[in-house]
Order: sequence, then C-alpha cells, then structure tokens
Amino acid sequence: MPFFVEVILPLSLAKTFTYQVSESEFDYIKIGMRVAVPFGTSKIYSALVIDSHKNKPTLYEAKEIHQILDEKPIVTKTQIEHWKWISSYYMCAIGDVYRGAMPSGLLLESETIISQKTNDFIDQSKLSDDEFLIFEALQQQSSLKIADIISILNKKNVFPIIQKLLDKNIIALNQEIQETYKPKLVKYIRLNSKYESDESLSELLDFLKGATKQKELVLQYFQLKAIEKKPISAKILVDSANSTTAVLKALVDKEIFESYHIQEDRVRFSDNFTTKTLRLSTAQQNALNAINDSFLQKEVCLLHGVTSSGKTEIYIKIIEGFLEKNKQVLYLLPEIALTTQLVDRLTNYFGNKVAVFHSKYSNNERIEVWNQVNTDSEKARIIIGARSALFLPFSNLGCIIIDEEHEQTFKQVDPAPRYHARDAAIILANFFKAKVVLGSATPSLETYNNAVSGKYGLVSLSERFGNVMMPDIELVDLKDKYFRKKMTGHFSDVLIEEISKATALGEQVILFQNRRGFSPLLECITCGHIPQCQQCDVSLTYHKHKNQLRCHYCGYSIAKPTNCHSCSSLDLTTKGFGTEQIQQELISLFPTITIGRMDQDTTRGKFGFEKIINSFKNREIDILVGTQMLAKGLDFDNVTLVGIMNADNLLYHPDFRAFERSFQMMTQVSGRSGRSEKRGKVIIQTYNPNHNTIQQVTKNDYLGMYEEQLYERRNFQYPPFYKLIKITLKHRDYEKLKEGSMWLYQVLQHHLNMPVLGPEEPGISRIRNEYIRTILIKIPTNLSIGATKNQLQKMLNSFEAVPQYRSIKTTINVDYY
DNA sequence: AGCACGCCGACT
DNA sequence: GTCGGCGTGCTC
Repeated sequence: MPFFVEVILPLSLAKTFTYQVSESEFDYIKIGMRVAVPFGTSKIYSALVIDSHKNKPTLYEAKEIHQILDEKPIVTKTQIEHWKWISSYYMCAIGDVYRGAMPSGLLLESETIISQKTNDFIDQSKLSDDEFLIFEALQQQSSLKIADIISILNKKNVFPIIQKLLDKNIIALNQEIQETYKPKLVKYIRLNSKYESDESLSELLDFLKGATKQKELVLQYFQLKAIEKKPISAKILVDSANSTTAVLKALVDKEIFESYHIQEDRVRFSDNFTTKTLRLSTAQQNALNAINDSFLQKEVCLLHGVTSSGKTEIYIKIIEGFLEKNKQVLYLLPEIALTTQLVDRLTNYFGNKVAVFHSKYSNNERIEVWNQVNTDSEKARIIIGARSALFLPFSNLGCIIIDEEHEQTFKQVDPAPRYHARDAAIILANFFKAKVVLGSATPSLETYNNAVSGKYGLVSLSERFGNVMMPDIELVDLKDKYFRKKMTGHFSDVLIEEISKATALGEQVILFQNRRGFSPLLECITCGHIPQCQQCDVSLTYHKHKNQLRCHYCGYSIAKPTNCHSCSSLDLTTKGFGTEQIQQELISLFPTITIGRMDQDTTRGKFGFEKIINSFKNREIDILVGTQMLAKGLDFDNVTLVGIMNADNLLYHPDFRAFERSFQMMTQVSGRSGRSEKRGKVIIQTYNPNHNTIQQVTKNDYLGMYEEQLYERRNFQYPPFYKLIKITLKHRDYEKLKEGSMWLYQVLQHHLNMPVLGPEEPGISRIRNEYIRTILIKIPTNLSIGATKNQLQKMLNSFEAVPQYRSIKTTINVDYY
C-alpha cells in the first residue's frame, strides 16, 4: 500500500502538494517536520509536512520525497493553524506564510553542484575557451556551484556551456540541499591526566624550563583553575596569560594540554542578575490589579498610560505572574532598535530566561532561539522581538504583550504575508487561551474603539511615574512669526531662546522634523492653507510634471491654483524641509554646541541607531535632530526641551490617518521631555495653532482626538467602521494597465455592494519600469468580510482568466494601513 | 516563484 | 538557416 504526505512549499503557491513516502518513512514522519522534495524539473525545496495519509492522487503520479530533514517536528500544529488563518484573512498563499514565518536558515533551497565525471583522457583541444576554464577549475576543486561558474566566466547565462560540457560527458550535475545551521563550538583546555599528581607536575615545570612562554601559560592555567573551578576556554586562557594560540598549540602538540569542544548558545546574557524587588507606585499597582481583573472576563486588555507612566514595570509584574504558572511570554516591540533597552531591564529582573528574536539577528542565532522556544526551554520563557517573533513555535504561551500598540510598523507591507502583528497576535493568543496586553500612550483608534465598546478591557494610567509633571506645551504661530520677521531659517525666536536656555544649563534638546516633510504639498506662505480633497478628507499633493494637485485616494485632481483658495494670496510654495537642513541651520545658530542627527541616513548599519542613542544618553550630544524614530519609547532623563519644527507637515498628509498619527507622533515626541523632576517644555511651531489636533496635543486630550476622529472615520467611511482592502496592479505597459485596472474596477464596482474607489494612479506611479494603479475596497463592518473576500477572490480569478490582462500583476493588502 | 516550452525578430 | 527574446502554463 502506498503512503503519502501533504506538504507546504516555500513558494507563493496556494496549494499543498502530495508526495509518496515509504512505510517506514510514513511511520517516522510527524506533522511539522521538514522533508526535502524535488519540485519541477530541477529544484529541491524544504517542504513542511502538514498531513500524512494513504489516498493515492488520481490525477497525477506523486513523486517521492528526497529525504526527511528533522528528527522531531520544528513547527507545531498550532502554528500551522495560525498560518492558515493568516493566509485566509490576509488573502495570500500558505507558502508565503511558511516562507515568511521560518528563519531563512531553516528554509533550504537546493544548489546545483557541478563535478567532474570521469578521469578518462579528455582532449582539451576540443574544448572552447569557456569550457576549458571550467574544466581547469574542476582540476583544482572537486565541485563548483553555479555562482562559482558565473564568476569564473564572468557571464550571466552559463547554462549553455554547462549543457555542452554535459553533452561531452565531462561533468555531472547534482542537487544538494545544505543544512546551513552550525552549532557554535567553544574550545576548552584541560591538563593531560598524566600530569595530575604533584611529582609529575614538578617534572613538567622542569621540562618546560627552557620554554618560558609555555611555562607561563601552564602557570596561568593553574591560577585560573584555582579561581574559577569551571572549565577553562582556550580563548580565556590565552587572553588572560597574554599569550598566543601558537604557544597553546605547542603545548597541545606536546600532549601536556588537551583540547575539547562544548556546544554553546550564541546568544547569552550574563546570569549574575541582582534579584531586584520591584516596587510599583499606587497608580501602577492599581493598573496592574485592574488588568488582572479584566483578564477574568476578557482576553485582551488595553493599557492606556500616558508617556513616562511606567508601563514597563507593570508589564514586568504581569510577566512574572505568567512565569510563575510556567508559561511562555511574548513581548512585541515595533522597532528592533528598542530591544536593547528592554532586554537590559528584563534580564536585570528575570536573568537568563529572556531571549531575543528579530531579523537583524544572524541565521544561526535565530535558529537557536527557534529551537529553544520549540523545546520550551528555560532560557526562552520571555521572548522579546519585532513582529516576526510572532511566528516562533510556542507550545505553552500564556501572554502576549504588545508595546506601542499604535505603531504602524506592526503591519508588514511587503512581501506577503501582509499581516498586522497586533491582530495576528490576538488570533494566536486565542489558540492558547492566552492573554494579550496592548500598551500605548496613544492607542490606535481601532484598539481604543474596541476597548470602549467593551470587546477589550481598558485600564488607564493618567499620571506619570514619580509624580513627574506632564510637559508644558507652547505653541508658536509661524504665520505671525514670519510676518513679524522673527524667524531665523526654520527657527522662531522662542525656540532659539529656549534652546539657548536649556543648553546653558547643560540640559539636552530634541528637535523633531518629520522626514515626510519632503512630500510635496502646496502651501500658502501667508495663511498656511493647504488644499484638501473634497471627498476624502486628505491633503492634495502637488504633481510637478502635470502641474496639478491630486488626491491619492480617489484620484480627484485640480489644476495647480495660482492663488490661495482661502486668502487669495499669490505667495504659494511647495513645502518640505528635512532634518539635514535643520542640522545645518543649528550649526550656524549654535556653533559651539554638539549636534547629532538621527534619521534613516544616519542610522544605517547594525548598530547605527544604538550608537547615536548611546552618545546622546552619555551627553556627548547636546541637541538631537531626528525623524519619527524619536517618537518611539526612548528614555532620556536629561532632556528638558523638545521642539517640533513644523507640525503642519505631519497634519497635512494624504492619509486618512494623518490626524491620528500627528496626534500620536507629537504626543510621543513631547513625552521625551522632562522625564525626571524638572518639568519639561515642548515647543510646537505651526501655521495652525488653532487646529483641533494641535489643541488636543496641547491639552493632552486623547479622548477629544479619539471622538473627533471617530466621527470623521464614520463620515468618510474608514476603519474601524469599514475594513480596507487595497489591490495594487502593476504592468510595464501603461495602456494595458489602465484598461485592465478599469476592467477590474468595473467588475468589483458592479458586483460588490460597497464603496470601491479607483483605479487610482499613486504618487509614485512607476517603479522599476512598472506602472502602478490601485483600487480601494471599503467593506462595511456589518457585512461579512469572509464572504466579500471570497467574492473578491473569484473576481480576481476571472480577471486573471482574461488573456490580455493575465500579465498584470496584482497584490492584495488586507487592512491596508 | 522558477523553469520549460513555444512562437517571432536579428544575426552567422 | 539558428540564437535568443519573453509570453504561457505547470509544478505533486
């Protein structure tokens, strides 16, 4: 009787595939193990087994698997269920989820290995130059990879030459699947047992009389041995004796020392932690109790605590509670750069139970954390990570903490799966009956709405830790300042004065300039008016090449006005200025002060971000100019002044979330100010000091912002009242794309009983020679989302069945942010 | 996603 | 007459 397994391939394919296995393989294979399988003519992939059965496929002959790659499952059944949810909810292939979820080191792809076939005489004169080069290379190394051949020949297409060599029977091809993970082995040194007695020891030292360096090393070994009583690693021995590996090797060769290896974890934190008792303030304790109470009835609880209210301490106490129940805890952060700060705090309290997982870790490091979580190891009870940590093989998850819940970086944009880590985490928690804490000083509207409606618990913390006062926010009216010539570049007199005062006292300053200030908006210099879209409640963007203003959402456009629609002034300008310019101006204003800049240009590289943060923390930098990165939960205790250079750049953004985000950004940046006794100051420069959102920031009025924006969202048909699905179409041929997207739009528009917008030409309408169009579908929450997605999928399928349009690539973004 | 198959233009 | 361009369709 034949035996079969169903597998997922790490490709963007929606189907699972069936392979044949032997009976003994069938008995051995468990769901969640990887198998290497041949796929297509020449590829081997590491597929994941999600089922095994005895039903012979009727329509095709199943191929046999190549080999089994695991001894035990490395993916849990819960994970597979979770992946299925993601693939269905976010409308992507299950293979995409598999590929996105696994550390790349566990997703092996075959590589073609070229080796020499015979040792028979080969008539080299019959080889072409290229063929000879390969032949010659094979004399030196027994095997070559395709990439090697490409570099040897310095050609892109090497397959014809390989084919010729194959025909001439000179080479053979093999597919090899390589395990890339290598355990880290540390070399240790011990004394050969024959020198253990005292008399042989003095003999030894006598023997080494002439070799001073070697004798020193042996003596150092005894010293270390006396203090440490632990195995001594080769590195420590050599370093502490100030010796060299050559000396050590000589001793090993003489059989005085022996070397041996121990496998070690790559990622370790010191285990000498001080068990600090953590005392919560009354407010914190109350919040903690309230969260625990809410967990009795609800799965998810929102902790809405103002900036600097000490949310982390509350998280620590919650984690402690779940650790006592022997549960795993997942702690998600929006930004990798924030992990370092948090890891320090958590290891201080919990010691070596903390593991970190994110994409900047090396392959080997990620696989180790994966394995530790898979075995529910003591070393990985608390996992800190960015959104991808969600995919670890938890078996015993008790709680997920999502800090800075409102951050949009939790939503993956590209590639598929385009999931939102917060929403996917809540689903994951459901599988485990685990609890979720969402934390933020400025919750997303969706989350706050869920909390207010009673779906989630809601706990508020409205005072800052240690009775630190909320910063004093002062508005500067740019219109007035420009009019009265009180501006120096982009700095108002007030801001300059406050900067001088703070720096004179040795205090630090943060200046915030939104990077996106570069997006071209038409702004009136006289009154600050920026033209808005009539239908979408967003700013119009200026398109230079067409000389018009456009809305990115509905495609509405007008010719570029010659005078301001609000005050009729002729002084219109396309606005946008960046951090670099601010830095330049600062240098000329304050030549003696050290100025740092933090944006995407300066934080490149693995530790770029940390380097800037640390030098600011160490007070090597007096003024830090930066972009939104500054808004993300960083603690600086010496900052007393925060300046927001131009709030209007934030506000007038072609995005329905612009006001919500502006509020979040300004509130978060303001929160960096005055984190110790002295009350912090915030200066917001704006053309619109009376704008509702700015007023709400000034008064720290989250609720006011929430209610106003909720009203707008209802009016303009946006989340949380409507679910958004964005379809992106791409093609090299402009006309074909235009026709195709219109075809799809009309079909959707005709069959879906809901708003369908587009097909819109986005601001960046061509990327890598491909034109882009987008269609936005708004699903009212009272309609079935699942049914709509099914309908949508059917229409996309029929779109792909139209011969002219099938070459148009479509991507679907569910819950488009 | 990759890779083979198949049908039309620019070279030996 | 062939090499090679990319449109089309399939992969268990």
